[in-house]
Order: sequence, then C-alpha cells, then structure tokens
Amino acid sequence: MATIYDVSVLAGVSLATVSRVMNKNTNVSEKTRKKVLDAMAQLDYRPNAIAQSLASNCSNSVGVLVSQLDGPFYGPMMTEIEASLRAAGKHVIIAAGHSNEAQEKEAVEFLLDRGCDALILDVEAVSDDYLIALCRQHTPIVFINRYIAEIRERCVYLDNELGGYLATRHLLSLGHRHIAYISGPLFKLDARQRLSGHKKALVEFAVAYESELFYEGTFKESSGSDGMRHLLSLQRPFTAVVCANDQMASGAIATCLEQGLRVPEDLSFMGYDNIPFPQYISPKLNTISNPIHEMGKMAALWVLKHVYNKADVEVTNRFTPSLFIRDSARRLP
Amino acid sequence: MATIYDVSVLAGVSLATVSRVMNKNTNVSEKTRKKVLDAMAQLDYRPNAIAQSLASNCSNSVGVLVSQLDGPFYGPMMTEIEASLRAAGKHVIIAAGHSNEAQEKEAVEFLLDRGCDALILDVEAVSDDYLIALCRQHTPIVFINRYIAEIRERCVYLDNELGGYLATRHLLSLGHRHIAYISGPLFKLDARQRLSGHKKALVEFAVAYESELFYEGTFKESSGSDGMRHLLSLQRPFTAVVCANDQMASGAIATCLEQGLRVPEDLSFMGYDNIPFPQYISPKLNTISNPIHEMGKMAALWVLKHVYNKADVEVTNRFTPSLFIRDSARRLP
DNA sequence: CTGTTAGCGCATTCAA
DNA sequence: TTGAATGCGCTAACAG
Repeated sequence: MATIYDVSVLAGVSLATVSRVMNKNTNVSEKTRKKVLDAMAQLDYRPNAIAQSLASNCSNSVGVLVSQLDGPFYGPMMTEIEASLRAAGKHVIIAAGHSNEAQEKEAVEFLLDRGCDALILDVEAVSDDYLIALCRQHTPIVFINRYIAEIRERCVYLDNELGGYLATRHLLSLGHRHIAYISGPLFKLDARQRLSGHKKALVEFAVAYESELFYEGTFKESSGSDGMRHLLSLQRPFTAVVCANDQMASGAIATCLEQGLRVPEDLSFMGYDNIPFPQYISPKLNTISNPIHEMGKMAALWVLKHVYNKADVEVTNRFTPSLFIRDSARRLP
Repeated sequence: MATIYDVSVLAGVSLATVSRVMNKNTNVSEKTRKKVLDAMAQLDYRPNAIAQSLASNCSNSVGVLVSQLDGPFYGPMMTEIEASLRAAGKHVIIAAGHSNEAQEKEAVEFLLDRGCDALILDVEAVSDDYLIALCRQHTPIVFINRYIAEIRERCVYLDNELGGYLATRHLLSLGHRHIAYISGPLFKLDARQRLSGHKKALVEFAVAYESELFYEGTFKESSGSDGMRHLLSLQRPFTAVVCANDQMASGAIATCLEQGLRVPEDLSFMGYDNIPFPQYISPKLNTISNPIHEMGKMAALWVLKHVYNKADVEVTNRFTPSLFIRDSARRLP
C-alpha cells in the first residue's frame, strides 16, 4: 500500500503538499497539484482513513445504534440514514443493541471509541439518566424514537400517543364498543404511549376500558397469534382488535383466519407502523403511519447540520402519525 | 479523554507497561498490573481504538457490504453476522451497495480504507474479474450469494438452480402443466439460476416451456403485482405461478385476490426464500428455504477462522435449499 | 505557494 | 519485569 510519503517522493514535493491536495486546500499551484495527482494515480494511492482520523480527530463516520438489524422497522430507517449521510460523503457504522442494557452500553462505547464524529441512537433499555450523562460527552448524539425532556432538542420522535388515539378512535367511530388491545411490551415507552392513546380515545367516547381484553405482546408476529388465541379463549365478546404494531396485527389476523373467522366481517383490526408487507396481504391492513424513514433522515440531517455544518435545513423533532384506512375494519350496523 | 500517557503517569510506570497490561501480556508483575488497573479505573480510561488500529494494523472490525439495509433478506443475514462476530469481540461496519457497480466499488474501498481486518461482501453489480483481483489484496474477503470458480473457497452460496428445480417440480408433481414464471431481474445470477432450475424441471416432466408465460420482475412486491396483471391479461391458460422470491409471490397473490381469484383453488403459487412474513398471510405460502442467516453465520465463521485464527470449525461453502409445502398450491384433479 | 517539524495515541522492538 | 525509543500514516501549525 502506497503511503503519502511515497507519493511525495514520486511527485518531488513535500509530504505537506500532498496532504494539501488531498484536502482540497486551495493554496497549491495548479502545476504541483497536477504532479501530485499524477503520482497518486500512478501509485494507486489510497489515503489511510485510520491515520487521517487519528491526525485530524475526525473520522467522517457516524455511528448508528439500533435495536435490531432486521425487521421492517429498522431497515428503512437505516437505509435513509445511510443514504443521507453517504450523499454528504460521510459513512455509517452500524451496531445492534438488542434491547438489552448491557449490549446497548457496550455498543455505544464501541462507537465512541471508534472515533465516530456523531452518534444516532435508537435505544430502549438504557435509562434516561444514562443518556443525559452521555450528552455531556464531546461526541454529539441524537436519539430516535425517544423523548427526554432535558435533551429534547436532540430527540427525533413520533407522537405515539396520538397514533394510539387515532387507531382506537377510528374503530369507535365505526361503532365498535368492545375493543381488545394487543400491546407491545410495556417496558418500552412507545408501547405505553400507544396504549395511553387508546385509553384516551375510549374516554372520549365514554366507553369503559376492559382490562380483560388486554394482552401484552412482544411486537413480533408470533405474539400477535398468541394474543389472539388468548383473547378468543376468553369467551368474552368483542368486535375489534387494536394491535400496537402491524406485525402483531398480521399474526393475529392469520390466527383468526385459521380458526375460520372472517376479517373484517367477524372482527375488525387496526395495526400500527404502516410497514410495507401488510399492503400485500388480504385483507389489507388498516394502520397508523409511522414515518420512521423520515425520522431516520431527520436524524441524519441533524448530524449534518450540527456536526458537519452542512445542510442548513430546519430540523423537525416531533413527527405526527396519521390514519391509513384500508380493508381490515368495517362499520358496525 | 484520558490517554495511555495519563494512566502511566498516575500509575508511576512507563507507557509501555500500561500497553502491556491492556494487551494481557503476561510479563507484568501482579503488583504493577494492579497499580495500572487502578489508575485506569480512576481515570475512566478507554483506549483509543483508532490509535490502536494505526499502531497495530488491526482494527478488530470486519466490513460487511450488502445490497440493501432493509428487506427480509439482508436483515437476518446481517443479524447473524453481527451476532457471531460480536460474540468473538469483533465489530461490524456495514455499508450498502444498492446493486449498483459504482456504489459497490466505492463501498468496498471505504471498508478497505477504514482498516477492516476482513470483508464480507454480498455484491451483485461488480464483475467476477473485479472480485478476483480484489482477492489479491492483503485484506481477506469472503463472498455471500455468489459463486466464482477461481475463488470458490471464499464463496458461501446457495444452490439456486436446485431450488428453482424443486419449486417447479413440486407443481408438476401436483399435476400442473401450464406454469407461469415471475422471475427476478436477469442481470442477477441467482435469478438466472432459479429460472434455469425451473426449466430443468419442465424438461424432466416433458412439459414445454412457454415463453409467453414468463415475466421479468425486480424481486420486489410491486413487480409481483405487475407481473400477475400482465399474465392475467394474456388470456392464456395456466394453473400455477412460480415466483422467484416470496416478495413477488405476495404481490402476485394479492393482485389475484383483488381480482376475485382464489388461491389455491383457481391458481397455485410457489415462492422462494422462506421469508418470515408470508407465514402469517392467507394462504400460507409454499416456498423454498433459503438459509440466508446460516450463510451469514458461515461467512462470519470463515472470517473468525481464517483471519482471527479462532473458531476451529469446518466451513461449508455450498448450501442446499429445501421445499416448504404449505397452503398456496393444490393438486390438480 | 511550499517545506519542516511536531504530534495524534498506541504497539513494539531493544536494552537494561 | 520494566523503560526508552521508534514509528504507524497523516494533519496542522509555523516558517520561509
């Protein structure tokens, strides 16, 4: 591997001059610039990014920490982040925290140690205090899907309570009065907020909350199935089910269909997140939009703006969900 | 940020000694080791990974390049790779190539420049020659989803032709004789191989290949819908459709259901990849397994074995697909 | 406009 | 067992 030194020798200039042309420093005559460029080409020179980072204290890379690497939720988010950052010549180092406190912390420290210029974190298991302390570090950090008042200008998040409210209100407005709820794991803030919105809508329509019709799932398809089986076993009447995400809704609907129930004729459903797949199933799922890709993009823009002084755009912190009406809920006669 | 120098001063030892205890070098007396460890703890010392990489020429990180960051295919693969590597104390830098030659090359060079100890590549757009040349570099590289004879021991791949064969043979064995085919983009090797297996099965059953019943899609849901609409518009009889992946199959089935066709009563379907979601839709999709997560794991093991001299496991290069029979195809009377 | 000189934080000889 | 010295490849003052 050729080094900057080899280039300088071949070009007959000093080391510093080579560095200057690399960094587009204008104080180089066209003639010497060309000599250097030629030498670089001839040696197939590639700058050593590690050495650049060490010397400049800037790695041109930003660390991204998500809960999982797979799934319909984080994929689009990472895609947007990567695309936005790459378009600005920055690169992305991705790690997974697996919703586990130790792993999340370890990943954060890894990214910090790797000299990332900034971090974009989607973390669920670590405490608010930990994150607030983290912000006192010199590496700038943005948070996705999390709202912490003390550092609110670094948070990019969805109004999950509003989404939960919209989902349930839609069913209520269709005449449903006995509505089951398959929740995400309640240790997650977004799951709690969605549930809170659900209850708010019930109150608004003066419908009692039936705690028997509540099931705490895991946000995965299989727990939607499990939840549905549980609810059906109750022998307690209900005409609709709100699921805290589309994956659980899909699992729940599949279970209904297996048991010979029709959707939405026998049971109406609402999902949440508007992930791509359920558009292609039958019945098409009603859901709440979750502009996760836009939030990813916004986090990337935040970094571009605050860390790299690019992108003079306005950063929106709070995103608003909206209702998608398709074929999985019907109006009660 | 405390440096190794700060630690050495506080501990009253030399810089080299601190380095020794960090690297678990045994030639340090218990007493001084303890002094150093104490100093580290006191200063909350975290080694600078960048500096370590530069000095040791080893970054403890491996680069992973996939086509996309989202989707049901690459997600599980990345998850396995990350988990296997992290368990060994190694880290992962992920980039996306977007099935585009320039972007794939750029990403490869980025990962190389970042000082990755090894690369795991899932690339589609670059040529075999480029990859063969890449292998002459000093950074070890392993390929997923690609077979190149000259560097076969670095390839981890699926027998796609066999999978295509199994899919079509299943339908043929159920009595289908007019089988449409919705293909992946033919510039991708796996799409061509799956199609080749399809034709092989037809030959075996002495059934003519009807080129009118062929549609070249993109591997995305929407192209499954498009393909289905095209096939239906042909007014040419067929009783089954083989789709080159599950996503297109889902799109195609959705379109059929929309148009009032029943699956599998009116039309039988086969998918490919066995992605999670279609298990939760109705009808449950027949498909071909694609052990992408195992392939990801195997690639990680390859790196652990050949680069870090860990994991004395046997590396399997070729994976064999198998048939999953569920509810989307019926036997013809 | 260009060259010289110091580091960046750490690993690694080579002596002691 | 420990310390001093050197260098990894590059950037960034500071001179000239």
